[in-house]
Amino acid sequence: MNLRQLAEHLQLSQTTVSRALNGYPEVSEATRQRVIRTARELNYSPNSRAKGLATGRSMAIGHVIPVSDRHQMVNPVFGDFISGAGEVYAASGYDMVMSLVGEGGEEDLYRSIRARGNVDGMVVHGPRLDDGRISLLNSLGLPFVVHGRASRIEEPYAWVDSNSERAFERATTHLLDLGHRRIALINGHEDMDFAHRRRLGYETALAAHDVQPEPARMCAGEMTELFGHEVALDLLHGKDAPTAFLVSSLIAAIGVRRAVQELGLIPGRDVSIVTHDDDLSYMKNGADVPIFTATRSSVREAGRHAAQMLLSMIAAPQAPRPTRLMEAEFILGASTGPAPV
Amino acid sequence: MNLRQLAEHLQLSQTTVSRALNGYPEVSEATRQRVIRTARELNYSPNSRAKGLATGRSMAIGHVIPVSDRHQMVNPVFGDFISGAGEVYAASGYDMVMSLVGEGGEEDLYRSIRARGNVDGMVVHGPRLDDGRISLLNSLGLPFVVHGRASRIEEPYAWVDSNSERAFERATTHLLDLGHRRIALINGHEDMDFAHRRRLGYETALAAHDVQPEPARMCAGEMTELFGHEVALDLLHGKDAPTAFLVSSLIAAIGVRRAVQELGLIPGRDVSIVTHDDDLSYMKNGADVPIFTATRSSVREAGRHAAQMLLSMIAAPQAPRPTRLMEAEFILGASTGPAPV
DNA sequence: CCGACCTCCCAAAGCGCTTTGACGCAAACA
DNA sequence: TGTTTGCGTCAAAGCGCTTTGGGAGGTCGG
Repeated sequence: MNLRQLAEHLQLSQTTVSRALNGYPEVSEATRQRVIRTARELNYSPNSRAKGLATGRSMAIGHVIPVSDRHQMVNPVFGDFISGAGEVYAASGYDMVMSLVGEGGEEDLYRSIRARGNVDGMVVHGPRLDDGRISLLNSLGLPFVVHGRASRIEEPYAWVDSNSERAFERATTHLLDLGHRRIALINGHEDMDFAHRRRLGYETALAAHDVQPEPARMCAGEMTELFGHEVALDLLHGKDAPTAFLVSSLIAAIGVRRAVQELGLIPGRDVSIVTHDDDLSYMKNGADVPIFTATRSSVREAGRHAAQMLLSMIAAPQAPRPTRLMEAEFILGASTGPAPV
Repeated sequence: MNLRQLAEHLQLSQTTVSRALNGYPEVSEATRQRVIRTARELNYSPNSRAKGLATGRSMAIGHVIPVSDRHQMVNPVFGDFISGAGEVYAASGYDMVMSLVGEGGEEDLYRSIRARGNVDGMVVHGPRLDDGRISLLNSLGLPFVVHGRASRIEEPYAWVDSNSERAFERATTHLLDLGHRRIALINGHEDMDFAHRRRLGYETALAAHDVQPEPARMCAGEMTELFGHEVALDLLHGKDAPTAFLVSSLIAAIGVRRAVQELGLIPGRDVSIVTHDDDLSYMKNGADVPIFTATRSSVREAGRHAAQMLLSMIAAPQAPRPTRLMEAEFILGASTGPAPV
């Protein structure tokens, strides 16, 4: 069923049918109702390729997912982000198209997406400190929103981010206030901007309390349960073992807890753990009493914001690029307590 | 840069340029090379909408993600499945388009996707026992592959699934062989086909050892850490507490372990835990010695298979619908041991 | 040396939609 | 009665590509 057939069926021209369906005023209300009703009955939806070709818009948003070659790992945060964004797209009639790309292939992929013209805008995931994608996309002239920021990039771009620096500063301060001095940081790869900022927050808080940051107590890696476990075990076995851990993801924190428990220690009494919690739908940090003391920021909400910002940019291309900084909550849970004497 | 401009630039007709780029034999090798080189230099990629309109194919695969209204939960397995499938799509020049849908809206969404014609095939996620989507899609005549099966559906369809029944039968048998008799099952929602099959496997093994299944020891819910924890705590507090748990997901198993440890019990000694492990990239079940004894089946690999099957169906629509049953490995880890006396 | 046959290329139609410019017609005005 | 004004509708162009049906020009066999 295409427009021509529908028009024939209705004994109207294609123009009139098209205008009726798209809400143009030049068509009488009676005709419009008749057209809409018949379209529904015959289960007609305009072919999106043809429509896109005619209008020059594709009604789709692209997400490029970087897949690390090292560990073939997909960021676990991804599903929830997508789900928040997808909600918004669905409500506005946009599709979401996803491309995977290994390290290195990114630039070509962005160019090709732009040239093929199959999206009206893009969301950029996992920005690095001086991420080249931003100036590339700016030069391509395709609207985009970055989930996160790139500290070393000066040019303007739209982004939505949670305030990692502030969150980790607060978390560290909390531990310091509890008397902890040997606080380990288990961070994501620090070429990722968010990880960099978290470390900054951590160091700022230490400095404010005149505590020397100790490189041996700071490590960075892929945020898996195993990594958390391995690193925590190492640190706890070493001399001057930390009395507290600041961990960059709930999943890694679970690994840390496992290590702590394996050594017969009790989280929240012998060793304190604070984690960042992305508020993932399948990985909640406790019901009434949170398992972990945590800085919490919903990644699903970030997805919603990013999508909304992008759609508004597409609607008003000349407007200044929006940005949005989300503050994380600080949640007191069962995994922290005063430093042991 | 479009085809016409490129052709003008090359002093050739659009036809010739198109044929050169698409590998048709009617064009001399010299011309082809010249065209390809220039296209690359000028960063030309054909507009995918126009191409799709002309060819009638959209070079895209649709994934519909059901989002449960109850918990707004995205299946954590999703990211890895997508990543496996996306790999295959990328290699074949396909895009992946994703739509979210709440419960109820599914039928309309499938119809609309079909009518708008913006995908060449679909992957169906999370099939239920008698999932109506299958006959709907069959009637729509759009190639599709189901990730999982629908036990109560007789008509033919393509699927890829792991052998849940067999896996859980083996797991249960293993526990029985270790002397366990009170084995709890913590399952996913049992209107989901895979969960149904897992329970079947569990019951089969019990029956083979003349053990009465005890309804109070079987529960089903959303596979979160919290659910695992809550249910395990309940069961362990009750009378005739189970000596072993069979858990449907690693994340829930982590909750079970937390419950066990909170009670001062030791997993693998006082209480045994076997889990299903989807081999997620960010949630590995241990490095050398697995943390949990588990049935393991890679969901990323399932994604790869599904994508490959779908592409082959699109290439050869008349061929019989392929199916693929993946056997799960049984991994001995540190979380199981003989039943305490 | 001529017709047959490749080889290499081209003009134009068509995919299904939107949108421009125009036109018939009734009502309203002079 | 003749002219204007909207309203409702239409035919046709165009979006960027593929593909059909030729058609030059060179090569080859007879």
